[in-house]
Amino acid sequence: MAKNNSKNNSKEHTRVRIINSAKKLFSEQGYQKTTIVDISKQAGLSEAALYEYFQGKEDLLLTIPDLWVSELLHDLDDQLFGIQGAVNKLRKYLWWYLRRVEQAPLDAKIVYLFLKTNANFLNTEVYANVKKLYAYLVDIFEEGQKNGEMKPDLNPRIARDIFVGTMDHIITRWVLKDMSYSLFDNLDQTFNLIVGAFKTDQSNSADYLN
Amino acid sequence: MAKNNSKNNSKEHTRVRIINSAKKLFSEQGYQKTTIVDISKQAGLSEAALYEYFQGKEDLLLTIPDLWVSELLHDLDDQLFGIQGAVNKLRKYLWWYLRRVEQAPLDAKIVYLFLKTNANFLNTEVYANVKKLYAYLVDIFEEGQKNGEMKPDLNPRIARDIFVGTMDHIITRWVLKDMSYSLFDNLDQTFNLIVGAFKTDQSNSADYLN
DNA sequence: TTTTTATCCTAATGTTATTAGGAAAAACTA
DNA sequence: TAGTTTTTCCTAATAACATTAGGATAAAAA
Repeated sequence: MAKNNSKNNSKEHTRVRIINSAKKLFSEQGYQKTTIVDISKQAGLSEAALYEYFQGKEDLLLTIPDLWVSELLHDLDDQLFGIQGAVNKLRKYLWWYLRRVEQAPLDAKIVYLFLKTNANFLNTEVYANVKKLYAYLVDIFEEGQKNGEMKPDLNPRIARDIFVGTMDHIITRWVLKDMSYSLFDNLDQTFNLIVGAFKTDQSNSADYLN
Repeated sequence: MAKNNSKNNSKEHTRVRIINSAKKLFSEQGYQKTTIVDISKQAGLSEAALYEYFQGKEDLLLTIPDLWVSELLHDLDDQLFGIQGAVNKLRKYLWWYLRRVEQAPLDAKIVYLFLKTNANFLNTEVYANVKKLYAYLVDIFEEGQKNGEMKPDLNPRIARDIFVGTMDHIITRWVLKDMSYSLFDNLDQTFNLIVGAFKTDQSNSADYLN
């Protein structure tokens, strides 16, 4: 049993080493310009050995976001637990997500630049999980409508599109510009502007008092 | 002279044929899965002949958005000419752009899925032109502030981010879902919601009367 | 110790982008 | 028009990679 464990650990360890090498190189040089030789050298292996761990280059590309996004999804529940009110939840959602992006910039770069272009993207686990991540927002907007924070005639899916669209736009630019500034610049203004559009006039004018 | 013209025309004609073949194949199969052999066959040429017209596969990829976006940029002036007021201009901008996307779905797909992932994207002419396209919006918001349509404390760059982010999000999803529905579904609601966040309270409540 | 299994390697193989070198055809010159 | 240059195109390399074959080494199991 102990031996079995250490075997699995070493196998797992090599796998992680390969993933980290790929992550680094993909995000530095792009998917196309990174070769299997590059990755295996970086990981201290021969190319052929790498194929014991992954089916190929594409499999390797898809594995990276898969791990990251599923971990995000798992964390999200925790993060929103106990927060009261739709606006507070939205705020937490945005700050949480951007912080996760800042903490894992390589993963984020791969997700935002290389994933969507992959022909299989729509059929991946990642895509399903990203959808779940965004579906949370629809729930939050609906909750806001029930408790009177959000306009009763707000279409939750449209609200989600605006929220996600803006968020993704900010992240994509950041990633393209090589993460050379803070993601949180002007975030308060942006958040207030967007959410202002969703809130009832009551809560909007109350907000003016701050 | 006449001969010279016909020569240029035939050269230009072949070039266009190659571009259209590449456009079709890239958007059908993706950039990576499309080979130079595919493209040259489709265009009725040998691979080697293609290299007389383009430096390579990447050059071909970048040429497609380059043509499309620079044509867009040229058209935009015309389209906004004579339209009075920031809100009306914004509306025209959005409807115009989405229509252009619908009319040139192959170009749009290439721009939205394959362009950003290219390592050289930031140094291309396309990127400069896309920036100009978006810079128009900043001007429109500033105009709206001057004439009182838009909130005086609105940050025009943030407004642009929200507008562009939402627009790009809608287009990206449409392109990923293989253009299987109309881009204009719910567009009115989306537009009103966004622009509602930017307008002064005065013009907001006036809007309610419609 | 022998056998099995996991991990890795060197050396193919096959696909694809790109180039070399030159033929065919068109355009130009005298 | 006959010769010359230029344009356009082709077949046949070359080179860069991804992926696979076949087997060596070493660890684990018997």
